[in-house]
Amino acid sequence: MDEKDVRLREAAEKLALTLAQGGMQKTTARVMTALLFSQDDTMTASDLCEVLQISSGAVSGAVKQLIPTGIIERAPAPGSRRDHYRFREHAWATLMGSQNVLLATMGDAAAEGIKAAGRESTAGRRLDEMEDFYAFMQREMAALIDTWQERYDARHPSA
Amino acid sequence: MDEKDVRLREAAEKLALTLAQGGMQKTTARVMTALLFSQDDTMTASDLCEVLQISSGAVSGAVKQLIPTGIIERAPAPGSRRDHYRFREHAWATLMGSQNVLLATMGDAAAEGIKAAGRESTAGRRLDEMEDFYAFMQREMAALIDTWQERYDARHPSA
DNA sequence: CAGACTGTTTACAGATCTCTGAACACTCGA
DNA sequence: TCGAGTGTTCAGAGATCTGTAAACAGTCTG
Repeated sequence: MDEKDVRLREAAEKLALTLAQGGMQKTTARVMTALLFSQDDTMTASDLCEVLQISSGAVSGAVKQLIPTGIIERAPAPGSRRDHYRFREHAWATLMGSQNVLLATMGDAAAEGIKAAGRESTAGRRLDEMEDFYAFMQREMAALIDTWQERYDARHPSA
Repeated sequence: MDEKDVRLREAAEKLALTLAQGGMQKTTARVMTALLFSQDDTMTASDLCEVLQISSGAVSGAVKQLIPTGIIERAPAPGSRRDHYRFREHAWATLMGSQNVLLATMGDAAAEGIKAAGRESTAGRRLDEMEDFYAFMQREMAALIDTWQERYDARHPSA
């Protein structure tokens, strides 16, 4: 039983490292993967301090970043005075969905450039393709996530 | 004519700033958007130095990061001893496609965890959803990019 | 209301990153 | 083969980021 936990922790740290490489804050990533790979349904701040060997301030900061993104949430814990955090149901879909604002930003930037240069110029042609691509992606990505959600719900009847 | 260029440069810097916020290297982002919003087809390293007010070393570093991702490329420039850089055709599709390795990494991490914990546990159930999601996304995303490429080519006959 | 228990904020220290400037390497033409 | 013109690398300075420890604030219990 303990053996399994060690392997889970290793997998968690490994993923955290990868995500950190990709621009995510290191501690934020570690907190996220700790909750993701935890065998407990929820963890308290002090649990996270202990497992990750970091201060409470660091946990507070990481949580503050993670909650607005919809990856984790505070879980109601009647009878306990400590905050309990848990990985959110369908967090991945939420996370991927939030990419849409980035896609929109890219599209807007392209539009801005086109407004300045027109479509019939060197920059204009480049930006035209860019605008088209991101508009398409924004539309289709949202649809894709919905599709997955539906299929998943159909396969896993929650009622 | 000069007025337009100023607005283009502003748009470029604005997007670079946004991308930098999102984890991208600041200088790398600036080089990328400079090429993207440029009215010239290609730019030399010294062009980039001048426009962005950075050293040649910084340009070299940024280019070194940008080329492997497929966003920019060295352009053949007969008769010139300087390297000419240009934004790649269909760079966006390439860039989005490279997200697939990230999606695969996420799927692998989930599988790793499942191997350690089994599917019938608290962590196992979370990881099962994660694995399913990323497998789905990896598959469909690739298809999506192909679809766009086909449609775009159909609309813009290159021959 | 006092006191214990948590979570949050903040100044500071340590680490990390990134750019610059200069040395170095390479290529081409005379 | 030399020299000019470019690109690349690297040590070091400067800036940025991040975690800690401690002070602070809020909340529940007795």
